Amino acid sequence: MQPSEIQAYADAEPQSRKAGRPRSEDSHRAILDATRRLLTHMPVSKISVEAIAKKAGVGKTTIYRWWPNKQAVVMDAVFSQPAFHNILPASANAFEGIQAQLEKLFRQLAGKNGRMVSEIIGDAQGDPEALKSLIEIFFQQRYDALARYINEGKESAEFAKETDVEVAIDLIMAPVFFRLMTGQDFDQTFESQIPAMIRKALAA
Amino acid sequence: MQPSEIQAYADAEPQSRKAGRPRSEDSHRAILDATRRLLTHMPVSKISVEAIAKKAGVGKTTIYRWWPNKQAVVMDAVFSQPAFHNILPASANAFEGIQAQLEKLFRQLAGKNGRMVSEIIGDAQGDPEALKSLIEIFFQQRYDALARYINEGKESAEFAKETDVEVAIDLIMAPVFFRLMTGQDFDQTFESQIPAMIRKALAA
Amino acid sequence: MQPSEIQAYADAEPQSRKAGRPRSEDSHRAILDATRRLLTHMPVSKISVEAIAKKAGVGKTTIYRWWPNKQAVVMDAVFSQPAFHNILPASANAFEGIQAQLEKLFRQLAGKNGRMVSEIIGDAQGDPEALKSLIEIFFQQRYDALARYINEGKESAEFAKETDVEVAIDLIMAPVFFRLMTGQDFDQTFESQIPAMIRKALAA
Amino acid sequence: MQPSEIQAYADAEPQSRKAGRPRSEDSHRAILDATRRLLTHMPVSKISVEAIAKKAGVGKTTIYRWWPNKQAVVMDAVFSQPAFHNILPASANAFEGIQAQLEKLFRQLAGKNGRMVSEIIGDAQGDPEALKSLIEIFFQQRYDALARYINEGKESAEFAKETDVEVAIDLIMAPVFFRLMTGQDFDQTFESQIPAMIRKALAA
DNA sequence: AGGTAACCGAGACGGTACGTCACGTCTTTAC
DNA sequence: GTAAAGACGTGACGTACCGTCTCGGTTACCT
Repeated sequence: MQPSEIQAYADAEPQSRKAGRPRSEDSHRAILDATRRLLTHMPVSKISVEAIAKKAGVGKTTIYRWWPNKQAVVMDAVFSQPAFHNILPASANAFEGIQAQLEKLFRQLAGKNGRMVSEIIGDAQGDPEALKSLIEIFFQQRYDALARYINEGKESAEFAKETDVEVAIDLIMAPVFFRLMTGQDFDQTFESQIPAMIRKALAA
Repeated sequence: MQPSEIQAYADAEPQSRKAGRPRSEDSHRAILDATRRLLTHMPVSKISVEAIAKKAGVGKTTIYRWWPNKQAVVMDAVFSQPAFHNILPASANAFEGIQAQLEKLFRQLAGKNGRMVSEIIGDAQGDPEALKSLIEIFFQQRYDALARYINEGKESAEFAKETDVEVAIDLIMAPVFFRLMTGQDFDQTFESQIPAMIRKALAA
Repeated sequence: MQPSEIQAYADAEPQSRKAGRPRSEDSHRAILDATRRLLTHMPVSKISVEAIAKKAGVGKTTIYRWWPNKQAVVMDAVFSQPAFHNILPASANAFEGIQAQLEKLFRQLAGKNGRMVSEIIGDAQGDPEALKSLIEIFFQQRYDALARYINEGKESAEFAKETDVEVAIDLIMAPVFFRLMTGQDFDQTFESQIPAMIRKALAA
Repeated sequence: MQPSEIQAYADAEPQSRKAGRPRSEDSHRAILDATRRLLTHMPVSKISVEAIAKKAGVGKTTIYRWWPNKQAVVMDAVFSQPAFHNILPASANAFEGIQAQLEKLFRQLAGKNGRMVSEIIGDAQGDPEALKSLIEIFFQQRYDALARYINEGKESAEFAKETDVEVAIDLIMAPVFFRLMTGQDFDQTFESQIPAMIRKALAA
């Protein structure tokens, strides 16, 4: 599933148009663009729906018509960017796949994007609904990719048979986000040692 | 540094009392108690300083006199609880120490306390000041304990020599908080496999 | 002029029909009916064009195509009711005519209808356009009837010669609407004393 | 009762001040001033609480703290003006008193003030609460003055004994407000004939 | 019989204002 | 000199309607 698919919008079936004025593609785009532009200047917490509406030249109602709240707009704005698509290269073995996923994350979460994501995750704490949709939009595809590699590795005896897939996923993903949320940047040491440690941790 | 030290309050020296009405020890306690009681019923984001003041029977000014904002009160209320002290048992070797730290975390972060902590961490994203003080109050002592064990393990050749201490700390701590922040509870599998994986990851 | 004439609709000349779909008589009726039904449950100020459209099963556009705004719809809905036609019985002398007009008003403005009218008049304050059309639709015919009686009375020496017609009209109509707009209901005393007082006021 | 007395504010007893920051006399005045200034440029319906707050340099909350809604602010702003105090000169007989009251009204309601009052009365239709307080603030003192004159006139046989006081009050006040609310200005004819007609209407 | 113009419902759009809430500050009286 | 009480300016919230607009579709006249 790609980020953009969270929009019911994208699901519209071309042959059976509903009555009424169709949703404005321009406004939709303007809202997400404005949100992204605001996000580069200020933290999520400083952004208001009002500011987005004003910057996008759009009525506040139009935003609330399509997203339940600010968090949802921000998630959509951030994760619908092509840079956040999770297309991974083919990999020779299970560990290589995991490593590819990690490197993808390192690149996706470096710099401002990382800060945005950590704020989005932070915002979703204390709101189960937001957390659920965050997982659907962002985490699930990464979970799925990793689950495939881990199962592959278990079958090929590259990884230990008793490894629990979900626990392994946590072990792999966690350090990346923990760094982010404790305010540390990625560095060369981190990016090289974490995959190595994970390889050892999972090894048969 | 112990949690209670974040309170400027605690620094008052008893011998040099100024003239006038003394600070109210009662109010101080009432504020933290009220905050804790509110936290069991609702997420951090739904709590207001006004609500704390009302529940504590205290003026809002009194809160702002001693804490800079809501986040600080909440951190103080949560982390000053005895259950959050990080006193670890003596351990025979490095890995046992790490395991003790992990088990301490599992116990401290199970149930409502875990949810509170994840919300506090979430709230601190997007506010570098808050994040900094969160690390000082909560994370630093755990980092320090782990750093000791890791260095110990490196010296005794229990762990690989090339292991970077900071990376290792991230690897150890991260899965616990990642589970928390993605809305998953700890379970038996997680609590047993994570330490095992970490042992393998760090092994010489 | 009859109330229904406020409708541009009524002005359509049958011989010069334009091409295209004709106005839907059903929609027209449904809009006025829905408005009247809403008016019995809530004050004019609480009614929205959207609510009328929904209740009438009609698009908002259809309402705006035929009436410039909510006030106009409401006026039309209220004053196009047969109960608001101002057909007066023949009268032996001028005062009897005035009395007939007053009694007609007492009956037309008792109960809910009175409340609706007072709200319509209230709404028209601060909007000269609305006030003008209110006078055309509702007041003018009553003014005209009274003017006839007053002139008749002046000619027959029933009324004082120096009486200004417009002032006399105000004197006659005003108490009825003043009661309405100060929230007092009509009662027996009012309905009997007002005509008597007016007779004395106008007497030669 | 004077208009300004509608303010609970004015009722404060000087000797027993409540705890807490006292109401800001400056803000209070600024709000009413701003409202009056806005009223000279636009109808009541075009004024928003937001505009008043902005013009007064005051938070919207401060307005809502002391007045329940825009109508109440406007009433207070208009009727607390000295020009609306209803102090009448001593009068030799009952009719002279009534005439004095009428002339006071002619002067108070000429020009912009009249338009404001008609809008206020209009706005109060459809909101019984507003209507009630409008009567208390504005109409009641005029009712009371007239009631005194009418009773005086009945006792001195200047007026007919069977005259109902409330009906007489309506007869006297109504034409003034009816003119206002039907968009007609006062003129010389009106101002001279109405008192004369009322004298005849009430005469013994 | 077909074209076409005006109508219709549905409903999205850019706006304005609402009344509420919480923030963090300020200004009193009471102790 | 600190406390409580509580008013203050600020600014965002999410909602309700406004009056306009754009769709797909309908209807009845006028060739």
